[in-house]
Amino acid sequence: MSAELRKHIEEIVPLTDQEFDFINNHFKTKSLKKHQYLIQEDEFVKNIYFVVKGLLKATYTDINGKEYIIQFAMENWWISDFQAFYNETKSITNITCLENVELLYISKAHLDKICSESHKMEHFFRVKNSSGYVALQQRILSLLSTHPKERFEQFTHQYPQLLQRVSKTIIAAYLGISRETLSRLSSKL
Amino acid sequence: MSAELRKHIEEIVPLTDQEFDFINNHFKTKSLKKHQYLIQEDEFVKNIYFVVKGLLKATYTDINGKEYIIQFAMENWWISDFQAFYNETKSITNITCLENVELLYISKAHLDKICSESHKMEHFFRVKNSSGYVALQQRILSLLSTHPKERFEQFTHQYPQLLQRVSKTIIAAYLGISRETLSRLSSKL
DNA sequence: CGCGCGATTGAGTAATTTCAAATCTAGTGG
DNA sequence: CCACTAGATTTGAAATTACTCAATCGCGCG
Repeated sequence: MSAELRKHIEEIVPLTDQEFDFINNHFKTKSLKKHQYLIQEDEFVKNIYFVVKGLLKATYTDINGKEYIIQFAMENWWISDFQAFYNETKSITNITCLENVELLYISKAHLDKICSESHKMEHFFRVKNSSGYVALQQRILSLLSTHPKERFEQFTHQYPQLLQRVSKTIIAAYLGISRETLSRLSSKL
Repeated sequence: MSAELRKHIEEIVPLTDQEFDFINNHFKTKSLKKHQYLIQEDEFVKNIYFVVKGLLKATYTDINGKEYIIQFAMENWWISDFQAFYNETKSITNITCLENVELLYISKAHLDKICSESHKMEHFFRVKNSSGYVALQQRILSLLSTHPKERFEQFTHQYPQLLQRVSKTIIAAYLGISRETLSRLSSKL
């Protein structure tokens, strides 16, 4: 029984106790320690994960071994390799824990089941996905139209908590700039 | 009665004639000529648009007057300022026609209505939104991890039709590089 | 105390941008 | 059919920006 998940869903759709029980029964829990892998490259991705506690990063590593941050996930965020999950293909990303984490997760079959049996949940995920889409468009626009300095300022403003919890090196990999450049930038603020 | 829309929806959910009629009745049609605006900066955005025929671009213009392409939309794609649409705020983008265009459109109220009255449509848009999300993650990864040359090659491979229909200047604005750089790049292929 | 990781700093290099000018192309009207 | 124009593309050269590589610093922890 996860109060966090219920509260998260009810920000979009109110639920009866029965409805929430039904939903909740399709989730399982998982705990991981800092540095552990949630998803590794080349694996099939069976689940999406809801973060109850902790912080993770999803990364892509190029042929030169350079790492790029696709997304972070902290409390009340969802994370997975969504491409691999939806298409039922192998992951090209790694997801690792930046802190100890507590997760809830649901398989694709169960997700499809609760969505088809509960119109409310179908609605919930439609709305979540559309918000996510808009957020990614914003990130694209930021990558296209702003210089590193401005991008870092936007990030600082948008995710002040992450600034506390994540190393600058990793933030640089999220913003698409080198750690040295980010260092020079942040000393100028 | 739009055969294109029906076919598009039925790629994800099969519909009876009655169901499609119900859905179709909530859409209206609109035609625009090349160069005309579909959405202008600072307007409220009441609708999302399904492209039956033609090609459009959604752009953001920065304080220096430089233009960045947020998205293209051609046949069977959806377009709007989704941020403004979902949040019911004013648009910060312009959407203009790169060709003569035939559109179907639906308001937020009607969209919410057909989704709440038809579980199938709620499902359809959930799936569409999740595919869109994955596509944007791919674009972000491409912006983060690849050089202009590789990015252009990916684009060429992914959207060969757009290469024919859109000027290089505009493609450069989509890829986040200057038109001169793109020109130098494409001569090296 | 010393190790290790992250952050910082400096110097040189590589890539892309900017600005300006030249070239090419398609459409229009005479 | 040709000349003309507007827009798009290409080319060149200089300037800028961020990157790479290497060395150093700083701090927390065993």
